[in-house]
Amino acid sequence: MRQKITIKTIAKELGVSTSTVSKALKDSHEISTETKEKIQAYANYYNYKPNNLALQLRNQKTKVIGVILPKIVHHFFSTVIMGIEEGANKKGYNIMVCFSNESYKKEVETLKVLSNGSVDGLIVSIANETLKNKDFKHFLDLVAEEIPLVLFDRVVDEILCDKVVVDDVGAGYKATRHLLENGRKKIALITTPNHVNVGALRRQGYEKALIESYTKTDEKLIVEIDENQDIKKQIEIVFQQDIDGVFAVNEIYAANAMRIAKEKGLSIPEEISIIGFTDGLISEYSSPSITTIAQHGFTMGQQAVEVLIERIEKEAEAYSPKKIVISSDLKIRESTKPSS
Amino acid sequence: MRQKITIKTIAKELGVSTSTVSKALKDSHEISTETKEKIQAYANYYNYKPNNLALQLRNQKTKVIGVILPKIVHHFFSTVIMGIEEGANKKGYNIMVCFSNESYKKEVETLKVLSNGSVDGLIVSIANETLKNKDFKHFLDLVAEEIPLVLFDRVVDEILCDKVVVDDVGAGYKATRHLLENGRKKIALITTPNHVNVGALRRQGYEKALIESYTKTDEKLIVEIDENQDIKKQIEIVFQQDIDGVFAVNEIYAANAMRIAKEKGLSIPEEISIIGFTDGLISEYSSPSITTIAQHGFTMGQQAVEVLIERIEKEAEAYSPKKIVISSDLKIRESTKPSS
DNA sequence: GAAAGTCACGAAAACGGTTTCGTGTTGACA
DNA sequence: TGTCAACACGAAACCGTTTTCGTGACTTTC
Repeated sequence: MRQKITIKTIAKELGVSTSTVSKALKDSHEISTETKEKIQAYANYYNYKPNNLALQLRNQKTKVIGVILPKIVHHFFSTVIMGIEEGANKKGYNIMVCFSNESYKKEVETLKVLSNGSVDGLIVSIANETLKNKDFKHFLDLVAEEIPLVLFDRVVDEILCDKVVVDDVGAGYKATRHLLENGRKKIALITTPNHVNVGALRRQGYEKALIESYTKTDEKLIVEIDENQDIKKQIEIVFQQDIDGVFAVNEIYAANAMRIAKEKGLSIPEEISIIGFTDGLISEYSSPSITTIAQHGFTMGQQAVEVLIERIEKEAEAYSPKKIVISSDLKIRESTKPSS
Repeated sequence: MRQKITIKTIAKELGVSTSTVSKALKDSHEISTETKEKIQAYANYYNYKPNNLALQLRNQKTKVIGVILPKIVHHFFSTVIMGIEEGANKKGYNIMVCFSNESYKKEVETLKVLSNGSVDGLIVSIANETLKNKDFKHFLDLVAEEIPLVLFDRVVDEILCDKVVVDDVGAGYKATRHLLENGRKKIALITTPNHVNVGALRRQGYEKALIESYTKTDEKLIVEIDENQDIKKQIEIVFQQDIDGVFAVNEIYAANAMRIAKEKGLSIPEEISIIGFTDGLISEYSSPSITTIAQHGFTMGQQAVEVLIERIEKEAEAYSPKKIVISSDLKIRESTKPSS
């Protein structure tokens, strides 16, 4: 990079002190109009830009928000990022995005790097592996250091900080109710292993809806997907049962279920209804299009960044972590409809 | 944030100088074992972490790479980010991601903010609006300041810097050839307005393939999508022609075309073949699944970050911008097959 | 026993800004 | 003519770290 122009060089070149230059560039009344004009003209001509690092060091704040996501090639997380970015930008912040790739180790490392003063606060969705390990020391350390932290979607109670989540139980309930109301009797649940708490919560909603309708929950109708294995093969197993409804906790699972149903010659939604989660492009463009629970990722991102910045800017004060619950919506499309 | 522990506080507390502390923490031979142990124990106990900002200021480098994308809820850009992040991480860099949202104004602003010393270099894909305006001053300024810059996918010749692109002409050619070889005669092209150069290039490939097969290109078979209007409606127009093949320059257009074809009762791929671009989830999960040109976004991201870091780390030297062309692959799925 | 060499540490500058607190020169006023 | 305020600017500290260059005390060497 070429020799950058600094306040010092301007000062030397114009035979004034750095304080004068600094003040002149801020249009301070302390400096005579004449001097100000001279300095400003010079700075302008040479395209002077104040060095951000110096300012950050002096002000002890970076105006940067760190974001750590488990993955990104996923409609939900993409939209959350958009929401975070928009909200941050509006308040003059930038975002620094990192990925844990669902790995505990990478999460720990990334957290360490970012908490060295590079960011004013963090927004995180916890990695799968971490949820499985139940090892949250790195987060607890962060909280102890009083670095502003907001968790979203994948959160745990052990960590005392602000949280933004969807009403997963309610959403699971809503989805299952919808299928029941369409007259479905044998509804399969395609979910994550139980340590992924969003999966567990949606399952609770599913079970609640079934119990309410006096239907027994049947373990044989539930598949917990191991993402390291072939997803489709795992789902195929549940299709050996005589099911007429599928509730999948994300759109990939839903799309796979739909493909299997088609291969089996089941007509959708006449013989089998399918409902997914995450209102992404797959659900929208598949045929038939898939009914889903819209998670409103954009809103989640906005909310998360809003509470984070609030925490950053009016620190101190009595701290009582907030939990914001975003309501989810049922978006009815072609893959479900009354069977009667 | 709580009072952070610094080298200064350690020095004061232990009655030594800051230089001693700094050296002790780096295990310098200049410091006696006794003192080192004392200092290290103290630092460890209080969980001392060096302040990144101070280091960045001192070293005049941030180990951060700025990334500006037009949008993110798009499979291709998501995968590029992944590639960039992975490559950056491997070399000890972090990435700071921003979005222009296809807006010229936001692109200019973001570029300004990031070039104030917050990043060591930039990876950018140009916003639509900028391409339309043909106003690249903000990029030229960057180049003049000798801030390392790599453009990818949406690039322009005017800006002298490293570039990473797919062989768009070749890809368009490949896609069209594939349709022709399947015996298709009237192939529609669904593309972007011509100022989006990737669209224009893919069109060239399309035209080249047609000419080679002695087929006249017919303007009536080409639709340039205005993304501010209803996409599906615009595509429907071309279906008034008696087409038997569709080449769409991205997967959204392809998915829309497929939906229209189905609505018209055309069987795919028997009566009409469809081929898309970007090997995303839509193409994979739609039914029939869509044949596409895989752009290898991950590889593009990796390559981009690799040349950028090279540029950053061995600066000076004679500078001759590179252009890296990533070859694209045809991924044949259910939406195309021989019609004969 | 003086010169030279280690050892263990500190002072100070540097990175690029901002900001507080002088301070020398005016001019006005009593 | 002495006092004081206003004006226009500079010196220096500060943010947190690294690094060069001393330097005093002690040991070794001839």
